Amino acid sequence: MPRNRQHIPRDERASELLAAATRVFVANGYAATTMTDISQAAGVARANIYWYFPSKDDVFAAVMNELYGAEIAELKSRNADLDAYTRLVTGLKQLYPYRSLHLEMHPRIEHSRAIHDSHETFMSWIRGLVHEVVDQAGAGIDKQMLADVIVATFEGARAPSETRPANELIPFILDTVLGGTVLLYRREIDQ
Amino acid sequence: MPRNRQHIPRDERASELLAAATRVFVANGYAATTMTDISQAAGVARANIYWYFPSKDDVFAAVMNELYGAEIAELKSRNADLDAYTRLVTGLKQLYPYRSLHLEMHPRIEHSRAIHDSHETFMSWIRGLVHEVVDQAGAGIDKQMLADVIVATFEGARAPSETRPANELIPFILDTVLGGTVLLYRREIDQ
DNA sequence: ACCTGAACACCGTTCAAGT
DNA sequence: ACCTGAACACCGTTCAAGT
Repeated sequence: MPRNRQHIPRDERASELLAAATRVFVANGYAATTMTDISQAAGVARANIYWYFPSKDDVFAAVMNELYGAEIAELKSRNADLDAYTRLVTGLKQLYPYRSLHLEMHPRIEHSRAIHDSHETFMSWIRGLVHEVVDQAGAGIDKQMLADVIVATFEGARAPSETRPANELIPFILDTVLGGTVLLYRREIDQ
Repeated sequence: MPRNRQHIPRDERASELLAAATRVFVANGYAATTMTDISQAAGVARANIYWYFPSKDDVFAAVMNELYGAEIAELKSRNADLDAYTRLVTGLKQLYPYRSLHLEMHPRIEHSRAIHDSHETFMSWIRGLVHEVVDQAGAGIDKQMLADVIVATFEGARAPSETRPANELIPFILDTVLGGTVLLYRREIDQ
């Protein structure tokens, strides 16, 4: 076993580390996993991670970018023809497995620009979908306020009060507030 | 200066520690304050805190119990004659200064029974108020679902997506969903 | 350029030793 | 019973030394 592996291109090695980190973070969460855990899962020395990532927060941000990026790309291609309401609720359902990792980003956002940016990228995707849906609202309602309510509901669902998941709470809000406009699509999602 | 102070009753000494911890937590948040910070603010050795509290989490829980307990007691006595809607919104406004400390409880809940209990006590107070308000809803709406939406909105407001505070989001939900039933009270709160 | 073991800094917690 | 300084365990990060 060679002491270094410089024949492996940098990007590939970084991807191996990322894959290992993803496994460990998904299994145990952010706070509970140590740099030692990640390095062992990747089969390298703990210090070696710092040649590829500046900090544990940056590893976390890269993991979340990959997880969210893959899901969002898939949702975009697979559902491009569907209406905004269906795309939003399908997305919420699809992303539910990463719920607790998402919540663990919150306390890190103010300490890490990478995590701030990763969170913001994801939230602006959600916000975009929400605005698409909310724009169908009637003249009487404050669309920006409704969008804020939905974003807050998303951030707060299961965090950690034992409410229902976001993909149940948010359709309720939309159905109640927007009324019949949106109810047409319910059948496709509830299967 | 005596090396010990056993002439001071235990409860009083614990209160001094709690007061010092409260100051530091309110000023800098939970994660950013160390046991050293607390001990220095109280003028004792770091290790001494452990004679009164089992852990940092327990100090935090005690601080939150005091903060919330005082606010809730005051709200109950001062607003006993008002309707539930007004009491809820007044409470949300009053508790806003402790927003970030509340959010810092979330990641600790699963690791500390004391924090879990403190959070739960507070949330069930909110939940009670929410149910009082929601019970005015018409026959057509799922009251339990609406209550869950409001609780999720509370937990997610400003956490950390730049939505409006809970005391703006939640009245919007209630006004929109419950309609005129509740609108009567708006003037008293918006002063 | 890449990788490592050892050391460093920090922090929550424990403990033997004081009064 | 109460209080302390020192030590311990753990973890993220740095660094000098290897290939």
